[in-house]
Amino acid sequence: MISEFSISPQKFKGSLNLSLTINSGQTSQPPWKKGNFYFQELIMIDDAPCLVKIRHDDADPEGDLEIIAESPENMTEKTIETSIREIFDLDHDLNRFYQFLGDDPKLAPTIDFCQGMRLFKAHDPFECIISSISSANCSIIRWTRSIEDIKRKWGDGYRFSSGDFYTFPSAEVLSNVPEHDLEEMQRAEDNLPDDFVFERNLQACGVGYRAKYIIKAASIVQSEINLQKLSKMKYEKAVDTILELPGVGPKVADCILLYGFGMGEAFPVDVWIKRIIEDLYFPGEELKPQTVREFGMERYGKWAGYVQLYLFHYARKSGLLESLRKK
DNA sequence: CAACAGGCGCTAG
DNA sequence: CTAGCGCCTGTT
Repeated sequence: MISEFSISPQKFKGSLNLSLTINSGQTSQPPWKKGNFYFQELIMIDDAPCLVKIRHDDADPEGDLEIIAESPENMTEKTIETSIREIFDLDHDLNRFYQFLGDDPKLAPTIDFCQGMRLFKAHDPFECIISSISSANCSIIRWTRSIEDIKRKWGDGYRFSSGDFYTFPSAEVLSNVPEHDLEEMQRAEDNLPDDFVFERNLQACGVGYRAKYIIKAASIVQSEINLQKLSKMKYEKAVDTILELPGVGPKVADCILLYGFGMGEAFPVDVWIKRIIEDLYFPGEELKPQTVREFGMERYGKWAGYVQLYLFHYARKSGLLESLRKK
């Protein structure tokens, strides 16, 4: 089944900068792959695989969001559109958010740098959990490659005319993966050539010491945490639940709840957000990360997650980030 | 080559 | 409770 349709910008509130949204380094998932003018990714819709190709002229606010979807199963445009609206947060009213930003002199300058940027939400919450754990103490490019490696090695592959795509493996599959070369060697048959390269283990994906956290977290998600229930919890309770996972501290927990479960009141605080908030609101002072988190949640309320996204991108593009390096 | 960035787990105080 | 170290990979 191939379906082709478009979503008019009148059908979502405010602007959209699709490439900025996809490439802004949010820990929900790696950026979608660009090919032939379309960003593409394989997503599961009602348990069926669907390759979604999406395209938008970011310079033209009147331009439609164009979509082509390919699936071995039959599915309606409506269900596909619902998934896309969710992933690119199209039902979020950016105009109202910009009013909110405009009312805070510290935040108003972010608007021009971030026009049309939206949350890039996870199509697979479990992938988001592992992405976020992998991102801790790690560069964007590094964790992105790790997640792509994991998908290629243990996900289900599907072949489309535009290439091969892989799902993210289930918690059950990932919890049974070898941690490092030695473990893979021990599990392997004896009759391997001397120069055999062991690479079907998690550390070979470049996740380093996080490999054991990832395997344990996968095991706990599989046996003890119901992700459906988690998405319906109040934020505070959801934080306590997700913090039980190894490799998940305050910052990673907030990323998971923001990008993976759409809890907009989460305010993930990394060293950069900490420095930015200190610089803007408490010049000369040093705050604890927890204090910054409370400040952000209190001051920004339901917009906190978006403010975090906008502040970071603004700081990066305006040169503020560079000036905050090494203080 | 060495020094350092990055968030979390762990231990010592 | 908090301060401070080590983890792994990549950059300077």
